[in-house]
Amino acid sequence: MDIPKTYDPKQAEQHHYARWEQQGYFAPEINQDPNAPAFSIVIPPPNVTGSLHMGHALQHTMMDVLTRYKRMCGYRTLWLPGMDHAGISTQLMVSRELKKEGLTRHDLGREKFVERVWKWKHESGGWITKQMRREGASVDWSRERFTMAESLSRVVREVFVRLYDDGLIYRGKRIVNWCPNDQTVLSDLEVQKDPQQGKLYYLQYPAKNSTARITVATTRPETMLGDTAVAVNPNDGRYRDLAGATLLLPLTGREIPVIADEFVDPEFGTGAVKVTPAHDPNDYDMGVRHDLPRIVVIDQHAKMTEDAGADFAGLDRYKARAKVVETFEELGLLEKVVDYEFSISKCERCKTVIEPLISTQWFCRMDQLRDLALELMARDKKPQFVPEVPYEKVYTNWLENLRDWTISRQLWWGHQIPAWYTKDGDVIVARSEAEARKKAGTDELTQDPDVLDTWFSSALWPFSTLGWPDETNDLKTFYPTSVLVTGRDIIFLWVSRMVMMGMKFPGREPFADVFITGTILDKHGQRMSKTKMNGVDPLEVFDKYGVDATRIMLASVGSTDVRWNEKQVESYRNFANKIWNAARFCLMNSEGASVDPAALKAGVSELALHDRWIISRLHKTARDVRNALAGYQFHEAVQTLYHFFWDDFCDWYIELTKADVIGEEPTLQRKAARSRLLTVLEQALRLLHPFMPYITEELWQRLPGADASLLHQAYKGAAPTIMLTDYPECATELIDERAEWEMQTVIDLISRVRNIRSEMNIKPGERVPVLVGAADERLRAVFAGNTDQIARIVRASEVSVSNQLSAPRASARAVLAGGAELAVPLEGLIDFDQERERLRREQDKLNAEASRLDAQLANPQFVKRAPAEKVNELRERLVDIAQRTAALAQTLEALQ
RNA sequence: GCCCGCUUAGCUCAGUGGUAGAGCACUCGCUUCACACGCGAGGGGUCAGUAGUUCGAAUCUACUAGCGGGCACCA
Repeated sequence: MDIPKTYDPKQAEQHHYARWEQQGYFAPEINQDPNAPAFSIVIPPPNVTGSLHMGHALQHTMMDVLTRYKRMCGYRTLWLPGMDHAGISTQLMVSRELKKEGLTRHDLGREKFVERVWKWKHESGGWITKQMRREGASVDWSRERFTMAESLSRVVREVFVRLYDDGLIYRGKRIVNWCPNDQTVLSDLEVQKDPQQGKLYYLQYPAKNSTARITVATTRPETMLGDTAVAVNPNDGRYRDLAGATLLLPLTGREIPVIADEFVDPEFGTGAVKVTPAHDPNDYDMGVRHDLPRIVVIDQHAKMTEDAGADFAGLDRYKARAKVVETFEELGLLEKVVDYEFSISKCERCKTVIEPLISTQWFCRMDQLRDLALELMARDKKPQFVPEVPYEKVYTNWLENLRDWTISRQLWWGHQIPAWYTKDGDVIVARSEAEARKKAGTDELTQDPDVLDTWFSSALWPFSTLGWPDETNDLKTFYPTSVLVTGRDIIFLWVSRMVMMGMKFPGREPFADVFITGTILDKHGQRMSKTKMNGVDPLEVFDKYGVDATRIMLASVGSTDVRWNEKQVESYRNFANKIWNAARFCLMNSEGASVDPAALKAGVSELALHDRWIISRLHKTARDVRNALAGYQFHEAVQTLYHFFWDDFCDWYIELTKADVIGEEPTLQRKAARSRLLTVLEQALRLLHPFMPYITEELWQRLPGADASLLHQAYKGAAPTIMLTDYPECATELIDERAEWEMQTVIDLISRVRNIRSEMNIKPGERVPVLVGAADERLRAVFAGNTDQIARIVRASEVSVSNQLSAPRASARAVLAGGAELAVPLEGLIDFDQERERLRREQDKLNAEASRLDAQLANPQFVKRAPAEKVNELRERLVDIAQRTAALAQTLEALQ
């Protein structure tokens, strides 16, 4: 058997994925157990334009860990992949391509343009699905979905019609967020508020029939051309006389009223507000309250309209601003301009300043839907957010303050709104044009040109992908899904909307739990972003350290934000190499042996201490990892596995079992020991598999005896693979506290001897005698039973155990738990002063602890109020310290 | 303005009422027959500060400071 000394991730990553996929291991149909419980996750569909970034890698790792784990537990498991059509992004990407050919989408026309987008999608879209294969993601590609596919588009239309029939979707003319660059309306969630250094302009409006003037403060002077009132607070004494007065709006000559409205804050600015109902959301509301006219002075391209007056028509909004200010100054009506910091609304995608415009759009009423989600939380505490703090509150607070959702978009790529207009302007909402014609009784219909917000189809994802509204087997089996794994940035955009739509349509929550992952920041603590160019490409990390090392590092991140630290990946790369070499050792000593799970179950009590110990540790590890995963405590699961594999298995078990497995003679004992070793390794590989699928499969395939008999019974008949074996389970009867205690005393003894060797500068090759004295019979038996092991590991010439230590004066000494003592005779090598000093240091430590314990036990309040168990624990500890200090004192005396 | 989180070893982070943990970095010693991506032994922290609750606080409460996030906003 020729196994390289260093693990080569690329080699292992080459073949397994294709095999897993081809064998159908990722599909739930692989599970032959008709009574298997179901586990399902739908992937947050990445944009069809996207490529893999660290956030994906993080989320996919968590999802894959859960999916592989549940699959190994025998669940009928589905992780459903797919992509989002990403309306604006995709349209822009294809438009940019066209631009290179000197064309715009309008040159092609809608139909040709959409064809072009599909062509782009087939040729270059979905790059991310190839990258996901590299990640090892065990998604069921046979169920891959795309939001623009006909099957999902059908669901979109169905939902739209039902919501419309229920009065939850309506068409209306309202003030909306308009992006002058993308030429579409946006929902409130797609608008970001950026702080901005700007100016506050104080403009004076003269009264009509007096010399009085009223001063208003504004950040947007150009909108004054559309003012239709000035508002003051009804309780503001300064303006009592002017309420109801008429003002002459400068530059236009229009007459506008002074109105009283509670909205106005007398403390801010001058306490008088210009009201522009057509260009400001708050003014719009005021306009509704006071029935003010709306004069549109800015158009969809952010240019001034005819209604802005001949001097301004056609001007860009910022040029108009300058001109308005200039004119006010000439007229002596510009009171002052002050620096002012405020926040400005920008298009999240292109960063263009949003123009609030009045526009006819489609809206989704959220009150009823919101209540469905809030009731679900109040009644069933679903979905269960992990971590619960702060996300549950963030989610419910947002729902409580929810406003209607603008769902139409002025784009071509997306689900065209299933609404048709007759010549007379009647609106027909239907599932298809044919149905619309039937409803309308005419063929002369025009479909609404707008498409739906991309997030509309995303909101339906958990059930649209499973076949709703049909009662498909997938829907019955996998809905509600088990858990949603995602980042906190789309809790509102996506998570909440899925809950509302899930409750409204299938009538059940779309997922039981929501696990919110942390965020990987750059090394300076900044968010990774394309514009900052500070992103770390997961593919490059895969190339450098291997997929498995990257995955287990990402899994260990869990739900907190962490700074990217390549050293961490490197340490898990080293871990992978450790696994590789541990397996290498096992395989080099595997002749005649094979993996045999029964070897770790039957007759365990007859085995040597280190065997009973590792079996106990294995079962505790299985228990702890399962518990950690049940609570989505990924970090803890990783730490448990790392510690078990490296410390328990490699550092101790392999060392202790060497004597058993290395012998030249092919004895039955050697064969049994080798099989045990292989089996412990095999169990450890299974535990690690969800985190590190490639290396575990690569090694598992090489283990003698790793065959179909090891598969979980739900997967009988499948070709052998570690991914379909049983996930190790904790058998309580195999947890052996006694063995763990005994092993710990042996480990402590070995550590003390090593410490002496190191501190006394004993040459590594030099064999020294080790003398152990233990009055306690049980301790003595443990040491006596393991003298060969101890001698081999600490390179002792002999290990002798007696009930009382008698060692030459020139010895290095140490005391152990239970008052046991050990000595390493060092005739001619020992520096007595140094040795006394070493022992005194130890004594000081013990004394310090003893006095702390004494003080605590002397406190009657403690003894009275602390749990008895705790008090006993302290007393026992104190007894142990007393034994040790007594032994130390004797030792020191002997050295005088 | 409202809400929330974080502050633990030089660095990146776990721990969440009962004797401070990991990885990396650091020091010393090792070509010990799986692994130098390794082995062994060490050093290093009044757990941001203050005040409380408690027999006992890194852990709970309040406040303070610094950093970060979300939501809503004032024209």
